[in-house]
Amino acid sequence: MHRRINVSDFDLASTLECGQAFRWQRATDGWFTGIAGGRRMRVRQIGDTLEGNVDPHYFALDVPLAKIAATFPDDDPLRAAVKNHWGLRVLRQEPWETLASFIASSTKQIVQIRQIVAHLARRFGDNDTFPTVDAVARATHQQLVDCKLGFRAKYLLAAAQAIDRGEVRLDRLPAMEYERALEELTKLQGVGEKIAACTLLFSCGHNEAFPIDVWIERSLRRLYFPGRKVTARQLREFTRSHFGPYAGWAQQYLFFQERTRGRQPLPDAIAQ
DNA sequence: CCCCAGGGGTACC
DNA sequence: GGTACCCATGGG
Repeated sequence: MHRRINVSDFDLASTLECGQAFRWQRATDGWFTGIAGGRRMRVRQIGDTLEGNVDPHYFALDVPLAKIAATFPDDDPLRAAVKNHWGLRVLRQEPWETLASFIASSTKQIVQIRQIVAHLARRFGDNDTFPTVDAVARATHQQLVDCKLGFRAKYLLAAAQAIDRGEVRLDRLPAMEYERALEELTKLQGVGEKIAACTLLFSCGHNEAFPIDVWIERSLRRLYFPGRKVTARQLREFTRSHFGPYAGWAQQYLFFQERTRGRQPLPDAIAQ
């Protein structure tokens, strides 16, 4: 259903290009097309107007971004990142799609992750939607390898089968305590703390999750501990105590800031 | 804590 | 048309 809605404190391009979702593409005319939650979407933003078949829940338009930002620590690095990418929101994605995509993401760069997910959708999905748990659980290992999953194929297959059998219940993750949910997900082979944190932040409403990958680790060391030796464990402790109840949102701003550092700011929808 | 496998796209020569 | 580089996880 095509519509226009008025939005505030929202930036479509930052939200879709910050690395949290893998199925969106920006056309030269400023429209984004993507497939999420089992359906195709086409969306663009002009000023405070969001146009297209917009799903407000998916884009977390009901979330009061200013109140979230008010919970952030008032430090220079985060203030700069928030200023540069204001309007970036953590999407509400599907847990299975998110978990599977991040299992596929292990030691891959974003371009390759997008390709793997596209292969999976084309081969096992309905009309290029992300394949169901069931569809992946019934795939063969070789079929998944053919989707360029490499050594991750066995992890994705085992995860799909464990979820299909009810051994791991993704639907229970949102209501669990964060630490408990983390334990549950990391039972899966190929799912460590980072991938579990991504899944819990991007699809289960655990806003305190702070995924640490090499980009965010570089960012933290450079911005918060310049010239000091800190272990990975100290960094993890720091993120848990420093960033507050919406640490994951802070992480997205810092992450996107690090990824776009030294580049021209992305052109906004109206400019392109 | 360290070291290593791993694998396809990408940047650079 | 080489070749180094990137990188989460598990296992040693």
